[in-house]
Amino acid sequence: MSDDYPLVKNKFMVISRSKPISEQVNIILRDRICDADYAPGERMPSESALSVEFGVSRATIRTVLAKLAVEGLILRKQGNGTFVNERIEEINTHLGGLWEFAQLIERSGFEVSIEPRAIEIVSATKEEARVLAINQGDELLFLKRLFFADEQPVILAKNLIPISFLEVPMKMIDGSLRIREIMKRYFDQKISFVTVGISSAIAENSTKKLAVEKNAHLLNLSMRFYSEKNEPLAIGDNYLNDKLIMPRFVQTWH
Amino acid sequence: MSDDYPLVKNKFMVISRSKPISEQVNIILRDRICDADYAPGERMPSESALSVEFGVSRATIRTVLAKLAVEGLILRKQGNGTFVNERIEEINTHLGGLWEFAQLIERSGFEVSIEPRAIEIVSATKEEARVLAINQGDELLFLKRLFFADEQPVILAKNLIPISFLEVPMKMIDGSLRIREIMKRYFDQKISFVTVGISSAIAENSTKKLAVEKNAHLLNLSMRFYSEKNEPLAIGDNYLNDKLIMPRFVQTWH
DNA sequence: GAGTGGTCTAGACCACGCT
DNA sequence: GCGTGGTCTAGACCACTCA
Repeated sequence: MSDDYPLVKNKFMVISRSKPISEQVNIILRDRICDADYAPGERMPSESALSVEFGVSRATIRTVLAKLAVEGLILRKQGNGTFVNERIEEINTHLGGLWEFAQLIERSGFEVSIEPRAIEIVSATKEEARVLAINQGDELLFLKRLFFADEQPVILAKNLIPISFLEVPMKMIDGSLRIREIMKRYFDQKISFVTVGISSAIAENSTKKLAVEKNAHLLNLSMRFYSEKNEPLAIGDNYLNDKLIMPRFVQTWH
Repeated sequence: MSDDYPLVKNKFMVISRSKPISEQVNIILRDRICDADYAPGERMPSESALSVEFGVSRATIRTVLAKLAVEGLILRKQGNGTFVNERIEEINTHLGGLWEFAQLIERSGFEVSIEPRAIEIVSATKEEARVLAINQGDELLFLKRLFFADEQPVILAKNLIPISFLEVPMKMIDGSLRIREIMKRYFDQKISFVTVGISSAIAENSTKKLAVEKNAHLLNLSMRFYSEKNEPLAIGDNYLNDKLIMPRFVQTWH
C-alpha cells in the first residue's frame, strides 16, 4: 500500500499525500476558475464550504486563496465573499511571474517558441566583473536566445555566467531551457533570489532582430541572480517588444 | 482602563490591542532591520524565539515573516534560518508597491516633492470612454502632477476620472494627495483593485518636462482603477525618467 | 442576525541543513 | 541528532456586509 492514498475524490483529480495538500487544492481551484466552473465575477464557495468539500482545515484553504488573490485570479471581500476576477482576460502575468517569458507570451494569446542564437565565451567588461564579483577579462558564458510569439520575435534574452562554474562541455548546453534549469543542470548552482530592474531602452544593433522600426523603444528587464550564500551567479539582460507583449497584471490593496 | 493595554514591552514600542498584533510586530521587525539591529546578511532569531519574545503564536510570527520575505527584506532557508537580505541597499521598491511613487523616489536616495500641474475638465476620447465604460465626449477630471527627486522632475502622473463621480467643487481638490485618497475623499469611491501595464515610451510634448534630451525613452505605467463592483473608476498614465529612477526589486522562488 | 472573510492560538508532524 | 522553517489541524473570536 502506497503512501499515496486518496483523501478526497474530485471531478478532476484525487487529493493524495504525495504533494502538499495546499498545492493540490491550489491546482484544483485554479482549474475550476480557468474552466469557468467558477465563472468570472461569480462568488466562490466560502472558506468553510471549501474546507468541508476537500476535508482540510480552513487555514489550509486560506493559504491557497491567499496565493490566488496575489496572482489576481480572485478578489476577497470581508463580510461578503470571494469572487472570481472578471478581468482575468486582460492579464497575462502576475507579480511573482514577470520573468516567466514563455508563460507571458502564451497568456497574451500566442504560440511560443524559443530559438538559441548564440552560446559562446566572452570576456567580462569592467561593469560585468563588478556585478559578478570577478576580475575584468575573466571568461563568461554568453547565452543569447530569442522568444517568438507566433513566429514573430518578441523577447531577446541575454545571459552571462562565469565560466568557472561550468561543469560540462559547452556544446552540451540546451539553450531552450529556462535559466534556473540551466544554472542547476550545467553549473550545479541553485538560484536563491534575483534582483530585477525595469527600464526602457532604444533598439540598437543587438536588438535589431526584435524591432521592426528603427529607434523603436523596448522594455528592458535587467536581472542579477544570486545563490543562497549571496554570491552573484549570473546576469540577465532582457528586451521585450512591448508593442506585441506588454506585461499586464492585477494589484489589490490589503 | 482602555482596551489598549500593553502585551509586550519593547525597546521601541509597546504591543497593544489597538491594531492587529501582526501589523505591530511587522513594524518592529522592519525597524530592527532598517536600524541594522539585525545586520544585513545576519541570521535572525528563529520563529519560535520571536514568538516567545513577543508573546504571540508562531503562526502570527510566520504571517509577518512571510510579508517581509515578499518585500525582499529577508530570505528564508528551510533547515537553516531566516536571514536579512544583504542587498537591501540595491532595492527601491517591491512587487506590491511599484506605484508608491513617493516611496520609490525616497528609497532611491532623493528628497521627494509633488507639484500639481493641472486640474481641469476634458472630454473623453473614444478609447478613454471604452475603458471607463462611459460615452465618448463625456466630461473627465484631468489631473496632472509632477514628482520631483531633489528638485529634478522624474515622474509625470496623469489621471482621468469621470466627473460624474465628483462630489465637491473642483477647486477644493488637493492635487498632492495620492490617487486612492483623492478617489475616496472627493469622489467617495473606494479603489478595490488595479490593473497595471508596463511598457516603454518615447518622450513627447506632454512629457517634455521630464526628459532632458529629445527622443529620450521613458518607462510607462498604465493603470486602470476599479471598484469592488468591478466598475472602472479612473485611468492612470504615468511616465518615469528611468535614468534617474529605475524600479528595482527582489524576487525569490518558493 | 446570519454569514462572510480576517486574526490568532496552541498544539502536531514533516522536510531540510548543519555538524 | 538537533534546530530550522514548511505544512496542517481544530478550534476561537473579531470585523465587516448584507438582507
